[in-house]
Amino acid sequence: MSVETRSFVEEARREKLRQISALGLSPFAYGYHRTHTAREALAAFRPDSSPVVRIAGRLVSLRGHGKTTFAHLADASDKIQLYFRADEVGSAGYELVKLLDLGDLVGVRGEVFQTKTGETTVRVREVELLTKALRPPPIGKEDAEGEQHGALRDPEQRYRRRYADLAVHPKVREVFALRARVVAHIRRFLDARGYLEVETPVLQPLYGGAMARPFTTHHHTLDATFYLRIATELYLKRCIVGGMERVYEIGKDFRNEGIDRLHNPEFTMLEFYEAYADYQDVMNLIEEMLAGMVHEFYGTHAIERFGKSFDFSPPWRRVTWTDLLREHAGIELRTADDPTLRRALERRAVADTAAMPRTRLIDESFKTYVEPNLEQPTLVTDYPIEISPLAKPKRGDLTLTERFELFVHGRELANAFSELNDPDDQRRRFEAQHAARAAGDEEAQQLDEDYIRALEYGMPPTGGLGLGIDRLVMILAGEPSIRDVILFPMLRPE
RNA sequence: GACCGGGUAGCUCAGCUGGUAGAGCAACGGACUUUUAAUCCGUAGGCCGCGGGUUCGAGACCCGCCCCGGUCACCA
Repeated sequence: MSVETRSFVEEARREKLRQISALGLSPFAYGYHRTHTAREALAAFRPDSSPVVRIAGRLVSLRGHGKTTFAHLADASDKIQLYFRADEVGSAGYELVKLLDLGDLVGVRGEVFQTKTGETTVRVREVELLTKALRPPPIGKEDAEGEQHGALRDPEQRYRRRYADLAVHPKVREVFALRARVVAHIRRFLDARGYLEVETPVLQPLYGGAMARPFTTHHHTLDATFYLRIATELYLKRCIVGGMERVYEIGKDFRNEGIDRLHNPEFTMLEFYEAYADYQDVMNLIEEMLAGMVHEFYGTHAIERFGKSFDFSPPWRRVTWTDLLREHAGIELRTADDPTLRRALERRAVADTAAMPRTRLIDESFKTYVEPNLEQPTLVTDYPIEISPLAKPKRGDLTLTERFELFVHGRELANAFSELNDPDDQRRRFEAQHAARAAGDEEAQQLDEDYIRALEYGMPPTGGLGLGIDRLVMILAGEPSIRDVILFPMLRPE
């Protein structure tokens, strides 16, 4: 908002800013030495003593009563009531109190006591303005039931002004604290098993490791086109070739696709690779990792989310892709021809099937008929080879691959396989992708000669997995939209 | 990209069949030394998303556009 359109509310705050400056006080302090957080101050109360605390935070409520004022101060830990008396903070101090607004950041010193209604409160002896808030926080009033009235609710404003959303909604901050715990847990889990965390390029001359359209950019000095990575896969496997036997990366991938409540163009992916492991080993590992996480966080394997119960107790259901397609769609992959698949898709109102190559028909059939049914943690195994260009053929059935995906709540959370390490086979798979690309599949993978060269040096048998962190957090947090687990989701520029 | 819903005061929202733009909270002034959605009295605050049209008259109706949300499509 420009200066010209500054609202009267903001003008009032700027006027107070001038008055505070006129009192010789700085409206923007350099620091404050706290002795307690709000939570610690609340816990410090004793009926028989009045511990003195210094706390700092944002004013989230303000009730003036003439020569007394009540307020609530919120910091990252909690919120606590403040009680100002003109005769206790001094006339100069109370002048300042009268110029405080909702949203201002203050530091106070005082003793912890309880009011006659029993609320633990800081009886303020000294107050300092730490930062004047020149805009009103979009804060609501909380009634006795904890219900917010008038709080910022417009989703667009919540995402665009996440700082304001976070400032007034502790529950939003909790989601991101959970997200941090998820990532920390993953690191601990993998580190403890001898995995090495690595960082691979975000800017890549070729993109690969997944099916997606990339973001394209340009490096001036090299005068070369680069792509923002769509996956870390091919670089992590180069690390495996180089003898780093267990590696992982947690980082952003970028896919130039639509935005909806399950997709953000940049999102966070965990990928890990382990030499001498196959996809069965990886299944066991991811099961242990996530079941352990859920149990550590919630003390149980079964959690209630979205009005349903999700049970992460191992072992999870393991079922083959073809069995599921037969079970839910009545389709026998081996014998179903393309027209059969098209008819099946059209029955579910899937459009443009005429333009779909067989790989897409296969993929679509599964997505349409099977995926929505996979509520409980399910490991879907043995994907058709046509849609799995980086996975090893399945032992005993070369039409399938040793690949699995983890589904929870009807959504894919992870994708993993026994990694294809035969360079000649890999070249043929890339060439098939290349043909699909020529036939108009914009998401087909590019042929990466250097990756094949790496495989020619010899990649040990390897199991690897990719896990969508955002989607995992959505399930754990019970959030229906990916935007609610990403601090600053992509929006159209203002 | 398609369809549906939405955009009105700082925030949350109402606004009928087209007839002077509203409420609560927040703000400003006043009263109030244990309040807690504080209370009481008073005041101010609007490009009704943008542009065009219909009409004596449009926040409302029509057309176009912008933005957001939801659903679907693509994708993870």
